[in-house]
Amino acid sequence: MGASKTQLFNAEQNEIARVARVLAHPARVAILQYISRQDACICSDLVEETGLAQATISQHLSELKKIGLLRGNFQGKNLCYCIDRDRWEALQGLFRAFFTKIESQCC
Amino acid sequence: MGASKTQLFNAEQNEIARVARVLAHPARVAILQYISRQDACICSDLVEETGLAQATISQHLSELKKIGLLRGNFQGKNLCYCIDRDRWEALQGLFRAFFTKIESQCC
DNA sequence: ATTATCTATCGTAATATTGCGATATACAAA
DNA sequence: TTTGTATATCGCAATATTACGATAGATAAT
Repeated sequence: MGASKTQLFNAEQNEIARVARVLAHPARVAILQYISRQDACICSDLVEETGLAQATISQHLSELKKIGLLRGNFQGKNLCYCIDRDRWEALQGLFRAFFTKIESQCC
Repeated sequence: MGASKTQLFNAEQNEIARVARVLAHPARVAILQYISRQDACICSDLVEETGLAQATISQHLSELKKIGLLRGNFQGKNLCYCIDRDRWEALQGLFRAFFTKIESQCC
């Protein structure tokens, strides 16, 4: 089929999977790390930094935006992205809870 | 192209992405949670539990095995899976470090 | 040995992801 | 207004993922 049968799983399971999917590409991991180091970034920086094409970087940024991880602010003529702290902490909490719950009951 | 350009990224970035990819499906999240609750599981339990076909569950279990998360032991006539605690803690540490590092420098 | 039961693998179809060139859009500077 | 620069989106091709039926392999019970 190719499409995940999300209706078989609960909201938490789908949410974890949805977030993990966004982190499931090294370019997006690298983008988050770069933004964190720079405290903000523009798309053209990432093109140089990663070696991917501008269209590709834009697509990856779009994935990060879709789950609310990035806020884009205008700064001069460039869009300037930074990480949404609240959202980031929420996602972190989601994963931490998942990890902890499993670990505490693991064989 | 369709294939990730992993050579553009460092080992940590690729490893995080590799693990996240395994968590990026609600069935695999559910499987980990179920094993944790039961302290072990057999494939046929998961077929009932999730509503996915046996072949599909077997494939998901295989993904989890591939990153070393599952140990399968024979127990009577059934294979019995449980989570590899060391590996699980290592993965948890990988994510915890990633999350913490980014949060501490976020704008 | 035969049967029943459980899991892995094969083959295949449907869909999703990744990547990039080309192009459209938006803004700033000249 | 025109030009330059930066980002988003479209269209396409290559590859990966998801799902399942069919089947093979492996073990336990009869």
